[in-house]
Amino acid sequence: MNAKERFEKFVTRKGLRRTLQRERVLEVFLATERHVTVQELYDLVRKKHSGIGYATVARTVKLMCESGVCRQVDFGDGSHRFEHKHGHEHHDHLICLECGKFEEIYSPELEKIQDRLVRKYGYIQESHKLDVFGLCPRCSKKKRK
Amino acid sequence: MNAKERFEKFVTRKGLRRTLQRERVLEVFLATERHVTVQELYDLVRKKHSGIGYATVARTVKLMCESGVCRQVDFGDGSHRFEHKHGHEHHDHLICLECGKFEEIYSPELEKIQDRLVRKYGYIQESHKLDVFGLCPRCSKKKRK
DNA sequence: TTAGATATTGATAATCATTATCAACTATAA
DNA sequence: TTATAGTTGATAATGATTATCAATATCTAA
Ligand SMILES: [Mn+2]
Ligand SMILES: [Mn+2]
Ligand SMILES: [Zn+2]
Ligand SMILES: [Zn+2]
Repeated sequence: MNAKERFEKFVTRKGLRRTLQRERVLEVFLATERHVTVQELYDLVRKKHSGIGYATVARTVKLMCESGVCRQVDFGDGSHRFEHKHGHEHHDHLICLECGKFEEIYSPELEKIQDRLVRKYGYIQESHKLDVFGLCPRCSKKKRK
Repeated sequence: MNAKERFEKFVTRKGLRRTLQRERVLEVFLATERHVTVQELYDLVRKKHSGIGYATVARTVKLMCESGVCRQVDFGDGSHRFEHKHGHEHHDHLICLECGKFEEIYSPELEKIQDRLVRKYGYIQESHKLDVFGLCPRCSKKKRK
């Protein structure tokens, strides 16, 4: 099952309707590898399909998140961004405070310890979000000068 | 050095001025142990000092964060909350998706592995934020029924 | 202690993102 | 095909944050 199928299935299962607008928003979202805001996605959508409204894009982003195709990432600068989730391994983020660049990081060991910790508190983990802020190699070199 | 001294020192060092309003906002913030929004802090402040404006509270919160007295916590529900930082050990959060309750968690082991991971990418860590979402013991029991 | 330079304040307006509204339209099942 | 109910796009409403500005307070240097 690819992301498109997953979304369609979700929409149907929820008793919602498959529309051309939703399909187009999804396609444009899947076609970019950036972490986009709603406004940025709206701008991308408008380049190809000028009739689609902002509200529809925002509503579709919400659906894409619920369906598991998409997830929200916030890097602490106040803007809400969205990235692909379906077909992508879980990962956390390492963000440079100086230039804004980021890395997608992952460590099974880290995840394992997290799980243990959560279980110790009697919680059942649904998801988690780890953002590390600091300086990237390039910016830390610059700073040391 | 306590939180108050730290804040005053920060204000002075920055060439800013010590004012009664800033002192009062800080005092009210330090007197609560909750994770408050700006609006909630404003409401608390107004109970004691009716003349202080919303803008002043918001501006002071920003300064408190810069000074290290306070830090922002976002639990993914869109609201920005603030908690004590000075004199408090670093901790992460474990949030119940059902009832909104949360735990403050900490694991030296987890932190150590995080550090190693960050260094592997050549980054210098400044801070990090880990939020785990799931079900608290009570809510997971309810769900199983 | 005083005076002047400059930061601060509180009220309000502006801004920005998100959400609600609603009439026209359309997907879906019968 | 038709009836039902979800969807759309434009726009208004909302809510949070930030900018503006004249009055006021702080701080420093004389
Ligand atoms: Mn990512
Ligand atoms: Mn906390
Ligand atoms: Zn950098
Ligand atoms: Zn709970």
